[in-house]
Amino acid sequence: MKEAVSLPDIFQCTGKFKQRFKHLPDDELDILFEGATVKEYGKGELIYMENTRVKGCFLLYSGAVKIFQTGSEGKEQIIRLGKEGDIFGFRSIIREEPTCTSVKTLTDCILCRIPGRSLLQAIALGSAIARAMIQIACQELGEANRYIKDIAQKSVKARLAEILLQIAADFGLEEDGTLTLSMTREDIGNFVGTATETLIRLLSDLKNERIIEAKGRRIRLLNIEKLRTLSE
Amino acid sequence: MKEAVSLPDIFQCTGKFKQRFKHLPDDELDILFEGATVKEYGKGELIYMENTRVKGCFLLYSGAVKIFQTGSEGKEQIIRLGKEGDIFGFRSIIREEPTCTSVKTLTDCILCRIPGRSLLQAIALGSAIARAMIQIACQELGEANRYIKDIAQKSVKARLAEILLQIAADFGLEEDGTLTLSMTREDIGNFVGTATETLIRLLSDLKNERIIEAKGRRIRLLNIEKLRTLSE
DNA sequence: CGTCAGATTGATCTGTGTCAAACCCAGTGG
DNA sequence: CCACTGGGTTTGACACAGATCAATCTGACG
Repeated sequence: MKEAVSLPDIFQCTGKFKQRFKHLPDDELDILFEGATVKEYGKGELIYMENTRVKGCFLLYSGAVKIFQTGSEGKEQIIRLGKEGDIFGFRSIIREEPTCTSVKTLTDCILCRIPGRSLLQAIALGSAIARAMIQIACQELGEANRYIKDIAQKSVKARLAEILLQIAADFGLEEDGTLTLSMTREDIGNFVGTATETLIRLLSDLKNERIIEAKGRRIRLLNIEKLRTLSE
Repeated sequence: MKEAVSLPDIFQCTGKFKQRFKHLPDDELDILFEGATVKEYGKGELIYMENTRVKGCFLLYSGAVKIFQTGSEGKEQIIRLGKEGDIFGFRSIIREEPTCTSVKTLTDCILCRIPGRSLLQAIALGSAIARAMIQIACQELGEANRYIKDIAQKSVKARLAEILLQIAADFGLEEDGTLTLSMTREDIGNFVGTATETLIRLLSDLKNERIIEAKGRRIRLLNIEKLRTLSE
């Protein structure tokens, strides 16, 4: 029973969504969240798998997820991380295609599942939701474009620096500069787009250069300025 | 005068747009193309530059363009090619941000420029145009995601094969299998994400393996099946 | 013809990937 | 309480794809 009590209700979920998009009228939100459900996921759980049909999309109420594609040899490429308030799975609904990414939780998460037909209806009826979705898609598109260039042109070390900064920006730092979100070396490697061993070596480099400190999963950023320079 | 006569009018441009999105009502299209202008561009002309403000977006009536980002050392990374009927520049308008890409013509082109406020108005008023824009953004997003994985995980040769197939699919082949669109080696390299010399060597490999034939800019696909296998 | 951008080839260097082995540490169960 | 286990991490040795630099070649075009 405790669990059930601790789960947020739909109203709280719409609130989370409104944090991003202030001006959404409540009646449109009601349509969007029609039939939505809230569910808790443990760390490491699969939310959906690429190349499958999903009947709904997801709003991340709390926690962190990785959104990735799996290469031919089974290697994951993390496309982006999802944080509180992020929405995903909508592309597949809107395009009426199978998903092109898989999503897995990196921490315990609370997710709100929005039925696909509610999303489509909200887009069809209300211009505010439609505009919000355009905004989201265009934002992701811009980020994806930048990431294509980075991965094609920057060194692995520069990308690592960039990603550390990005994780800090998206999920925050503790008072001492430690990244709040902890990931395995393998996941970081899959995000940066490099082999785990290479990633570890580069982390050691950064340690030796006193730019970061790392014991286990706890990575502490010591010199953000230098990281920024490196990421150029 | 000849030129002026040969340019298509707005009506023809809306027609081009409708080829992609059949069900758009004419009154909404009228709003979208309110104040639109048609212009001819020569080969190699810059349409807009990244990190600038544009006041309009563009519909490519005919020709081919490259959409790219410039890295720190001036190296271009081609994100995608634009073909007849493609629309670009809308991201910047919708997000009210500077552009994140540059666009240059690869051939002579005819472009229709749609004022930003017309685009925004069409999105605000009409759900059909808004839905079309969501579709476009989501499609590009899916392609960008796939490209991130490819560039991160596949070998340069596999990506080259993939891109040759993509150019064939997007711009067509002549009867003898020659790519209709011809690009410089440098551009192909910038699309694949590799150095020009490496690209040339890989093209030679493909020639030796009788998978393609290449004299100058004319690249002829001899064995599409093998290309497909390579691109995996 | 001369010129110049683009294409090609060769030689060399290096960043990353790969494979293998060892290590650390938290949790489990005897 | 401690050996045992196994996932994650680290280090080393090595191979190779691809970048870089330099030189030459080609062909279109004025």
